[in-house]
Amino acid sequence: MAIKHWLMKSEPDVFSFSDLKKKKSEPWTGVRNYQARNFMRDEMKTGDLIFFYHSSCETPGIAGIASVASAPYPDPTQFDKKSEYFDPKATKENPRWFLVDVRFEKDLSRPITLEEMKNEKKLLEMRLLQRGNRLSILPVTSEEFETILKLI
DNA sequence: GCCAACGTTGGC
DNA sequence: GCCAACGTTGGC
Repeated sequence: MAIKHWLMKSEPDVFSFSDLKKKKSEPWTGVRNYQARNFMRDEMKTGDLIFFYHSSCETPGIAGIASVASAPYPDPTQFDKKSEYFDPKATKENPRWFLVDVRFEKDLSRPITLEEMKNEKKLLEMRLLQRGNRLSILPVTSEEFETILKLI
């Protein structure tokens, strides 16, 4: 089975790609959207490659490459009453939210901006660029992945 | 099950 | 800060 490719958004003010590089690996806590959860729980495999995307910042775009570093497991923050991600409806017997660990993979020679991707005709169909898209985790096709790397 | 109200995301 | 898009909630 070939590896899949993903794009995961993060606000760099909260957790940036350089934060990931420092920490090497990070549990992707706090996803509270069912589609995004399902990608992590049902479709991600260890070794899948990830575009680490910076959103809600001065220059939105891809900051670097990461990878899926664990099998899915319950997001511990859903059980933590002190966490902003606490979910009173989740139980340990029946967890509602799952996550994977995300690992630093490699730097890019420079970030790839959202604007550049919008300007590439081959990426017209990319989910990231469709209007109204707000999902924080998105699948990326192998073709899109290669096309984006060639923008540098 | 419908749908209005509300909250969040994220580019600009 | 604005606002379009869209997900969730809750009354009925």
